Amino acid sequence: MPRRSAEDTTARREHILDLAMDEASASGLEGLTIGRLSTLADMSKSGLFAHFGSKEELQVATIEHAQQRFRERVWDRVDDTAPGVLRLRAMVRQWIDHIETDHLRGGCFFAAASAEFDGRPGGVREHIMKLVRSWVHYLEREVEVARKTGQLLTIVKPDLLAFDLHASVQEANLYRQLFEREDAFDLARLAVDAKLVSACTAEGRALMRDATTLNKR
Amino acid sequence: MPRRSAEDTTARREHILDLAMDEASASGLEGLTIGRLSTLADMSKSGLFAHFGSKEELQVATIEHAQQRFRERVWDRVDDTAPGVLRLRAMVRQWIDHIETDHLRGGCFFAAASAEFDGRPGGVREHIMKLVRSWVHYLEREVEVARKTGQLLTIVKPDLLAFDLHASVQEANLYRQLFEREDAFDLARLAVDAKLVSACTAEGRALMRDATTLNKR
DNA sequence: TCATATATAGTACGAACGTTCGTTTTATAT
DNA sequence: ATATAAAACGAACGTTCGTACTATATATGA
Repeated sequence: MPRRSAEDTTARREHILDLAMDEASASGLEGLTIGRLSTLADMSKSGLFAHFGSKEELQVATIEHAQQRFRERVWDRVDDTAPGVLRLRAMVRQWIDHIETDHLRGGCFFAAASAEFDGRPGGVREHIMKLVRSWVHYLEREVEVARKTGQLLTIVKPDLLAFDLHASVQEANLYRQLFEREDAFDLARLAVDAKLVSACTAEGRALMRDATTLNKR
Repeated sequence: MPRRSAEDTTARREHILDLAMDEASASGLEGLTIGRLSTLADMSKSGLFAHFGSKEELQVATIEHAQQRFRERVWDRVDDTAPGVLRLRAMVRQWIDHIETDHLRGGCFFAAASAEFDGRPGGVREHIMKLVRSWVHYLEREVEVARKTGQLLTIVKPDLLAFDLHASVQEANLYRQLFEREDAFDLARLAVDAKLVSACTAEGRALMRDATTLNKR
């Protein structure tokens, strides 16, 4: 019915994409339906459709919305943490906190999207792949930094540690979602800290200890 | 048109479920379609449909087929390995080998199914959850056995090590599928061995070393 | 050999899908 | 006050989905 001002319009779009993220995390980006989404947004199917032009563009917009959310809540919040093992731990902690407090019905959006599209060629898959890979690369680079500055043991392989850290968070999401384990993310925090500590030099360990006692009080 | 003998009928059903497993690993159990599956099986939609009676029963049958496959190729092959750390490693190795050689388009069937249904209540989800959880429990119990027989350090927490091992295999599947990393499973084997070795007592380490040199020649 | 059970095919149906179209409403600029 | 452009709507399109019926051919048991 009414036309909306520019602020209202983008707000509406954001609201739609919030709903789309939640819906897609639970039912998948393919299971996401324009009719259902329009019901949730309390508007007509055609009205919602006009915002995106096609289902694939809706999917891409949803992914980019999730990416922006991830950037704000994780990526941007570790910049002020000192590079090295402390930033590495901050990255994983922020990431876990983000998933835990986001309360999407399907858990981590990218975990769901990755698993859904990892066997389907196409633009959507490529989009997701690049996002997830860039995050893993960031983890690897930070491991390298920590190693070169003597915080991690030289025998530590950056790709292997990044693999382990990423795996821990993914697994926590599974434990939470599939097994309904309330302590899933606490388990992951334990697992991550154990991995970091056992990869640390004495210097790195001292850094982590100081940061922990500092945060505790 | 023609009716088939009892042997042919079950063979046909197996064939359908083979196709369904591959299809569902890539497109999901919900994305699995009776019409498409009937085309792949070279038969009519109604003919295939009659085998199962409903889509949900087709999904359950597909899951049970995958479970049986997993039992044959993984579960049943570790019985003759000595309980403890050796069996634990055999479990993970067989599991990795199974995924690697199964060549489903979507990779590990249960990884795909878990992620797909971990946010959707219902019978299918419950079915998958029980299967995956029983496998994780088996891993945990075997860690306990290894610990009680002095092969693993007493500080090792069974649920945490099982968490890590399961996570490694899931992550390898993601690396293979999403990143198309050919070395994904080699990476996982490295990660798993590192975890086991660092959890082992001297006795456990000796056992693993003997088993490895024995297998190498 | 005949009756029966069953595996398959054929056809049809209602619902939901993504998408298109023309129309109505309304905020903003002139 | 009026024209323009944007946003949303309702209705309909063709397609595909799962499912329900019916018919038919044949392997199997009596």
